[in-house]
Amino acid sequence: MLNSKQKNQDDSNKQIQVFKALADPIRLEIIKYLKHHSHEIACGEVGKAVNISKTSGSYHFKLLEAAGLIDTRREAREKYVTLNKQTFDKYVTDFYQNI
Amino acid sequence: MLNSKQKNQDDSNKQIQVFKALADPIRLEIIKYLKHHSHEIACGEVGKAVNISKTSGSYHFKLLEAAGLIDTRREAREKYVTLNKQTFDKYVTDFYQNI
DNA sequence: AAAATAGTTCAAATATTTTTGAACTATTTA
DNA sequence: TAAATAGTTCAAAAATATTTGAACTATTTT
Repeated sequence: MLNSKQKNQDDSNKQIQVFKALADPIRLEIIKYLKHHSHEIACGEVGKAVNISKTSGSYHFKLLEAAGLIDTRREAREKYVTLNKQTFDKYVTDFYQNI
Repeated sequence: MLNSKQKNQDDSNKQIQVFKALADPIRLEIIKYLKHHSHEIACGEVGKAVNISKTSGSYHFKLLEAAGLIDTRREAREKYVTLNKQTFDKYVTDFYQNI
C-alpha cells in the first residue's frame, strides 16, 4: 500500500508526465485531431492526417498513452485510439483548482 | 497585422510554451508555492522555499514569465512575482474546451 | 505462398533543456 | 566606503527528448 506522501509523489509525477505529453506540437495536433473526431480512429489514419512517419507516430502515441491521455484498443493489425477525457479533466482542466 | 492563420500559429506556440513551462518539477513547486501565498513574494523567498540555487531560480522564473504564467515587479534589489491567473484560465483550465 | 499493410522496437544521431559556477550589476547595510 | 544581499548573464557540461532508418511481428489481401 502507498502512504499519503507516496500518493502525492505519484500524482505529482503523473501531473508532470501529462504536461510533458502536451508540450509538443505533434502531440497537440494528434489531440486536436482526435477531439474533432469523436469515433475511434486508427493510429495510421491520424498519422497520415498530421503528416508524420509510422515510427514517429508509434513514439508519440506511446507517450500519450503512458500519460493516460489516450486509450487504445488493438484489433488485428490496427490500433484504435480515443482521448481519455477523465485524464484531461483531472490533470488539465482542474489543475489550477486542485494545486 | 497578423492574419487569422498567423494568429492560430501564434496561439499554438503560446500553448506549447505554457505546457513546457508546466512540465517541470521545480516550476510546478514554484507555482504551487505561489498559489498558496496570495500576496507578492520575492524570487529569493520562493527559491529558498523550494530549495534551489539563485542561478536555477533565475532560469526558471524567466521561463515562467516568458510563458506568461507569472508577472513580476522589480523593486530595488528584489523582484516580486505573482501568478497570472488569466494565463492559467486560457491555456490550462480552458484548454480542452477550446481546442 | 507471396506481397502488402499496420504497427513496434532498437540504436545511433540530433536537438533541446537543465544545471553549474564564475563573473557581473545594482542596491542596501554596517 | 566596504561588505552584504538580490538577482542576472554566460558558456560549458550534463541530462533528456526527438528523429531516423532498418529490421522485426502479426495480420490481411492477392
